[in-house]
Amino acid sequence: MQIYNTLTRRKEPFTPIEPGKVRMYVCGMTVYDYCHLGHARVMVAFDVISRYLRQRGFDVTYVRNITDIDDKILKRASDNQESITALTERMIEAMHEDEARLSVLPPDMEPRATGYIGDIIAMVETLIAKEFAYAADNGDVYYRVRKFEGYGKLNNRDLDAMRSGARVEVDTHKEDPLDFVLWKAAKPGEASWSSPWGDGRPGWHIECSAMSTCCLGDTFDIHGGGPDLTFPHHENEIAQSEAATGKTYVHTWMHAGAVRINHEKMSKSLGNFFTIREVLAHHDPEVVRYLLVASHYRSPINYTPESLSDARKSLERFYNALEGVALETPQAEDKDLSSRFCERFGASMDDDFNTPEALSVMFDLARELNRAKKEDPENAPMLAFELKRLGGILGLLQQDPEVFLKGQPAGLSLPEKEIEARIVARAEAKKAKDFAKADAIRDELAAQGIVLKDSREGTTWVVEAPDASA
RNA sequence: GGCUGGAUGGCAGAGUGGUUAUGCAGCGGACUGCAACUCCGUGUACGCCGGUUCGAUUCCGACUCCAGCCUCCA
Repeated sequence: MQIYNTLTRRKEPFTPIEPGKVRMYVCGMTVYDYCHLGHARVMVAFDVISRYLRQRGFDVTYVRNITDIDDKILKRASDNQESITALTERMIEAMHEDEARLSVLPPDMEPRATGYIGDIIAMVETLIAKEFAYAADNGDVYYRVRKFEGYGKLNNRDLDAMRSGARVEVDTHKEDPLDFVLWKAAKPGEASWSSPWGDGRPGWHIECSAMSTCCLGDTFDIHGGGPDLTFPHHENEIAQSEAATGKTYVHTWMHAGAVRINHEKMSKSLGNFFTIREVLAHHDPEVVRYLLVASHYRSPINYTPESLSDARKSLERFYNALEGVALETPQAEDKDLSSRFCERFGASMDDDFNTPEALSVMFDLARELNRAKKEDPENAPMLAFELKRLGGILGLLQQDPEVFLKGQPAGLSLPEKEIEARIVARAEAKKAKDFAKADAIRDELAAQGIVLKDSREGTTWVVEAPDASA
């Protein structure tokens, strides 16, 4: 198996530190607002990665933190006139709902910054003792960037080049403009914790160093996050952790690609974001998940309403194949037929989690299943079972095909009973060879977005993919 | 300006030194009362210019354009 490592900028064979075990930390959300599609991308990407590693036999410990204290939270709470905890609890709950709807499994641990203040202070003290940090006279503590030799290695940054281009505010308390804050002194009335340097709160970067080390040890296998975290966040984490422990912090750095709108990064600061719940109000969550999985995790995704209807059409192909096939665990059959697909799927996923290629294998499998449904019914259940199993590794295809194809009941323009009644009426018309009437009924339903499908077993219906209007 | 990526058929999106990605859409055929679903067949795509090579979309170099990071951001 190989994984692309941001640190070396190439794919590398993946060898866990401890055989059979994978320790993975992913930078999670700052909980001051609802999650947007960019957050969804990171959640889904690492969800797929952890699912695949597990089914491949690794014992995975997946940690994803929550930043529940920071400047934006303070500001938002004050704007809303609510307490910090009221705000963060509300947003954490919303985040968990969003995740669950997207079939993102909860991480094994979900540490919160406010739960690790003691460990954070301890790490800052270590850094001061080792002279990698210093307390300024205003109560802030800063990291002495130039003291850490490897600074810039994750981003290939040259310190002196950075300095000339730096748009750093003149901060008289810093020894060097490149230094970053580890501990922020509290202004009067701000939420704070007491520390050897006075009341204050942790800087953003230090919390991840402290929490990852506490949960996973000084050195662990995989550290992931969004595309905008490589600098400065992850660079600073390396500086903090490696200076504090004297050991390699992380073996493999993984970063997801951006979600874009009109070819620009979706982000809070640009204000061009869609929240997960906005999108899910109009679309099946599995469609959103499919959209995210259909591109490689490192590639940018340009989000458009059309991309969602495309995703739905692709899923319809899978569910059409799965529809009407019994899914009991198959016994004696042509195992080679399905294991071929399984092997190809594994080979794709082994190559840096190439989900688009893995999906292409699943489409081939779906075609084989459609053939088998007609010509080789003995093997159809096995193929369907395999298709659903592979889909499960990507967190897809776990719905009842009929339920998926009918769309969300809330979105129906007619009550189900009414649809069924018209289907019966049409069947009668067909029996009487009154095809004009039968077609009229079908056309009426089609005008409501309901498409009929005749088969030997009878007539079923599906809701056609919603048009490009989200 | 520095540092990362990227540019693939109508759209989305993988991949490869010489042979089919895949999905959607299109076209032809089968099935069907007609459709839908499905099956079979079908498209000489690889930004531009050079170089290496028997052969490059794939390797190397220049160029153009796009995006990201360098400031909070997943």
